[in-house]
Amino acid sequence: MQMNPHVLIVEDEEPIAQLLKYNLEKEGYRVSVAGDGEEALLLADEGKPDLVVLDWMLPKLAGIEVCRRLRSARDSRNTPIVMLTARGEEGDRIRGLDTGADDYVVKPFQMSELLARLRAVMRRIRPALADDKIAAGDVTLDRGSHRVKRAGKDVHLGPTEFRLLEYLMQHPGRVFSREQLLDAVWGSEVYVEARTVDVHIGRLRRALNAGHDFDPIRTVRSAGYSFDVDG
Amino acid sequence: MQMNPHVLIVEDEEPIAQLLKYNLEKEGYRVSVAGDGEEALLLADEGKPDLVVLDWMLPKLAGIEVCRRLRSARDSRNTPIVMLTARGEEGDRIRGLDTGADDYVVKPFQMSELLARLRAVMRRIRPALADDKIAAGDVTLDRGSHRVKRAGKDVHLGPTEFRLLEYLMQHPGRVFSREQLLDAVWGSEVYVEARTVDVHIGRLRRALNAGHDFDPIRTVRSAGYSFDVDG
DNA sequence: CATGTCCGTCACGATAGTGTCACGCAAGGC
DNA sequence: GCCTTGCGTGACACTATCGTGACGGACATG
Repeated sequence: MQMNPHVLIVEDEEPIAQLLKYNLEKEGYRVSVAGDGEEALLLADEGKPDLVVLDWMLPKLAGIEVCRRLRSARDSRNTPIVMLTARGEEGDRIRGLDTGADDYVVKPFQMSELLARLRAVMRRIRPALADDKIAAGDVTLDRGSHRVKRAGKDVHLGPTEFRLLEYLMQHPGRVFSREQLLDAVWGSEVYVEARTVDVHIGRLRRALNAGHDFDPIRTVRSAGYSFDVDG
Repeated sequence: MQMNPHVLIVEDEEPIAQLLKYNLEKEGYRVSVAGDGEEALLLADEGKPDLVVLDWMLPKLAGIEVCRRLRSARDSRNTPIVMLTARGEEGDRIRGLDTGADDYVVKPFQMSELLARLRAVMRRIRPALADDKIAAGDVTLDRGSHRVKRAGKDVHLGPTEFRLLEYLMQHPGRVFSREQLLDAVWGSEVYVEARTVDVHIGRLRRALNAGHDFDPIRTVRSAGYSFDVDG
């Protein structure tokens, strides 16, 4: 189940936007186009793009602003951003990278260079997209079919447990605090008790470890939880 | 996030300042508070904060001015700045980002959002502080996975022992007094007996040296302790 | 409406971790 | 050698943190 990556183009100059759209579609991407910053945020929110190509000079909402909002906590997917800047805007470029852009291309650009850059960013930031699945140890999580398996057998998880496991498995071994998990899984705008994380971890464990004796979820006292592939 | 980053809050409204202080400390930051711009520059100079939270509306010295001076040559550390602005001050916001602020949060804000933003800025600007491993001799300490190994084998440490070792390993060979260690590991706001450090050093030694004959922790009589990589 | 699923919160018990003390040994100074 | 001071550590009471069963509410489904 390999869906073509979805690219959002944010560019106010119509000819350039169309050129990009044409070439990217030929390359196999699904493409949306936004003409200004507000539209960009709207489309990003509902389209869940896998990658954003962002022009730096925009009407209504500056590129940096779009970049920052895309990067805000609601975007737990950490969508990679490639910005387009005009020659000589060194300061903007650096600020862009600081704000969370992943790469930039200087206008005017060779289409082939842009495509190469996009491929590179995709590979670097979301290797997971190449295959829709994450696997660690004997646990497999499939984003496409929304399924989790342990040792080949289906495991039923609630939506929150699924996202929790997904987030933990994205960085195996890494310990996340309850606050980090709340931010990433629940979102920064809702307030829930930190201990709620514990309860969901418990439910996740019960579902995941039924019939197994190794628990891949590690508790680190007064620090948080992590997903470990073993020992 | 454990070798607690130091945050300087510049905010003239006392209740907000206290709220911030409380939450940031709970999050594990060390916190200083400045009530106006002049105090801010003073504290920034002597406290060497890792991050500054800067209110835009200040008595005596406007936020933008503080921002500019923090950014001037004296601050070679390029300390990241997050500014707090009131809703609708778009112009200020942009000028702030131009002046060198790294991000902003609009008042009123959700605490969780601010915390997330601070974490993001820290990650972006100083990955070394938030992440990575320290190694010295045959001991490795990994902040990300919260693990300590001696000669490749896992060593289990309590939270305090972990932070203690982390602090010592950051400056191998350097001797820290009990007071310094209390300040850095326990925090300046709690009062505990200086001898408590001894007990934790003992526990740390027992865990770290099990099955080894070289003790990397050196006692310097009437001075303190240090982590030494070799005899 | 009845039923089922999932969620967030609470309360309780278990246990790992913490701070302090006291005792005895070790390290110097003289 | 003797005395003073500093350090190591077992013991212990206390606390913080974690796991989990229970419960009521939200929401969807039939």
